[in-house]
Amino acid sequence: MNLKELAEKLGLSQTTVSRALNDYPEVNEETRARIKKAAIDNFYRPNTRAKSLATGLSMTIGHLIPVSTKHEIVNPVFADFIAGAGETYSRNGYDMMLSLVEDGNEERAYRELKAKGSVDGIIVHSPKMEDPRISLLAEIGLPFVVHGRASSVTEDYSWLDVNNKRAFSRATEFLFSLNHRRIALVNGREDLDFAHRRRSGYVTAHEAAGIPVDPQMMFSGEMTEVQGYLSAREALDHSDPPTAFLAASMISAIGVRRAVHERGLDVGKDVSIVIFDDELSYLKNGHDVPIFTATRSSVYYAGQRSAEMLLQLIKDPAGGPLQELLEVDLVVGQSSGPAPSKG
Amino acid sequence: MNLKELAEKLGLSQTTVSRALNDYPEVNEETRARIKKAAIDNFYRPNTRAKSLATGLSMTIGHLIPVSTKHEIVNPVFADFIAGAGETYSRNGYDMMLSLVEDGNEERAYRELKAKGSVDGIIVHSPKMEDPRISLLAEIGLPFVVHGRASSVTEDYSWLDVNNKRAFSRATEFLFSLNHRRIALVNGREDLDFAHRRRSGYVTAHEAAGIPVDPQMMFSGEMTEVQGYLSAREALDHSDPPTAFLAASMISAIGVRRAVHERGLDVGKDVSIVIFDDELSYLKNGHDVPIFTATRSSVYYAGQRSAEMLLQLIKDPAGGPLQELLEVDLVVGQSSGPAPSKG
DNA sequence: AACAAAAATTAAAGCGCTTTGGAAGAAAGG
DNA sequence: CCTTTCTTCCAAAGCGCTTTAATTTTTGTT
Repeated sequence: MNLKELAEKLGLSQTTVSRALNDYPEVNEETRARIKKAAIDNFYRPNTRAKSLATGLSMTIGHLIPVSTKHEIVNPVFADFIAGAGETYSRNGYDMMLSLVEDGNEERAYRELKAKGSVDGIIVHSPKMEDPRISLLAEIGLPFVVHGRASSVTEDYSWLDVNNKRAFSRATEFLFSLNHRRIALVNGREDLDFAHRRRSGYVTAHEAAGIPVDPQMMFSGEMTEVQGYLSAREALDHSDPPTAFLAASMISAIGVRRAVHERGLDVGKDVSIVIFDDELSYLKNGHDVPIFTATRSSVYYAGQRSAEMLLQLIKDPAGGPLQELLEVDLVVGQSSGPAPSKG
Repeated sequence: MNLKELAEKLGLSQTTVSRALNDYPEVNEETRARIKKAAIDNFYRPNTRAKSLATGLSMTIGHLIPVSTKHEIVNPVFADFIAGAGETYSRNGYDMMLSLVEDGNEERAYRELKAKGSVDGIIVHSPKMEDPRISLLAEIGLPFVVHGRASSVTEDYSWLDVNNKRAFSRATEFLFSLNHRRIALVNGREDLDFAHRRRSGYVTAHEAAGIPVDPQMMFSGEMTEVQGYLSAREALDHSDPPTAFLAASMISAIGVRRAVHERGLDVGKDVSIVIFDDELSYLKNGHDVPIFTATRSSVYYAGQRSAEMLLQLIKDPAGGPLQELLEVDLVVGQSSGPAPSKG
């Protein structure tokens, strides 16, 4: 059933029917009611493509998720982030388009999206320290919100980020307060901005406490279980092994824990672990007592808020840039305890 | 730059330009070359909405992922599945649309998708035992491929599935061969078809071996770390605890392992764990030696193949239904060993 | 009752593309 | 030289909607 058929059925013009359904004022309330009823009865849904062509709005948000052939890793936080964003979109009548963009192909992909008119806005994932996408999108003129920030970009743009630096400085300070002096950092890829900020939080806390940082205790890489495991193993093999680990994600920490157990050590007693917890739905940090002591921030919520910001920005482009910094909670769980006294 | 502008620039009609770019034969090769060059130079990309309206094809595949307000869990395999599918789509010029559909809202969502003309085909995720979506989609007339199967549906439809039953019967038999007689099953939600089949593999193997199944050793639920942990704890608390666990996913197994460690038991020695491994990119089952003994099947590959099947089906609807059953590998890792002799 | 103003409706153009049905020109055939 | 057949191009219609501008109907005023 399309507009034409519906209009004929009602003995009205397409114009009136269209206006009635889109809540334009210049239509008799009685006719509007009649039209709306008929639309429901006939399960009429305007063709999105036609509507989009007529209005110039695609009512679609694009999520371009970077995949590098080198790593071929799908960041597990996407699932929850997208669930949050998707919830917001469907509440507002927007669709969500997902594209996988290979490293190096980004500029073309973004320009194409604009040229093809397939989206009204974009969420930028996984910004790097110097991310060319930001000035590119500004130039292209497509509304966007960055999930995270790009330290080296000086322009003003819209973003939503977690206070990664503070999260890691707090976590580090917390471990200091438990008398840990040698803390290994199992970080994400440090070309990514969030990991860089976390490291800087870790370093800053050390400096403030007058404790030197040891490059050999700092690891970075794709946040997988295996990376966590290998990093922890290397750290524990050191002649002066750490008494605590700071892990960038639940998943890394699971790898760290595996390495710790392998050594016959106890988590929370011999070795403390503090993590950054994205509150992934399938990887909740325990049910009553947190498994891991953690700085915590919901990536689902971040998805929701980013989406809301983007829709706002599309509605009122002059109202931007919008920026939001989420603070983290520090929750104490079973994985941390006082540093073992030197034996 | 749109078609009209490009045509004017070239001093040709829109018709000719359109035909040249779409490789229709009735255009002089010289002009075609000239047109194609101009298209590239001007970064011309046809507006998808307009194209879609004109052709009646949306060149978009819909992924409707079910979310229940009860669970609010985003299945982590989606990320890898979608990465696989997305790769296929972009190689074939298709877009991917993601929608989150709330439980109970499914019929409306699917009908809407058809009515709005937003997709050419659909991938059905997480089929239940009796899934109304299948006959619904058949009725609606939208090409679709089910990732998994729905046992109670008698009609013929296109699907791609892993041989879940055989995977779990093999895993069970493997544990039997190591002399385990009491094996706890930590399964997914058994209203979902895959979990039901896995259970049936587990049960069948027991029957074939003449070993009774104990309902108290069978757990099911959302495949989270916490569910794995709680199930394992309950199993271990039993007066006659299991010597082995069969876990439905890496993540459940991580929870199981946590419970086992908590008891001071050793995985692979005191307690064996065998898992179903979807080969998630961020949760690889170890780097050299597998962490867990596992039946293994790549969900990324499943995404790729499902997408290929769907595109094939869209191209040639009469060629269906297409069906593909993926077999699993059984890889032996560090988490399994002979059952401890009764002490 | 006559006329202006307001309210309700509609015809038609346009969004950017594809495609049908010609038309013009070149090549081929008689 | 004229007709026929390709080859190459184009004008215009159409996809399903919105929206401008115009028209008809209703209401209000004197």
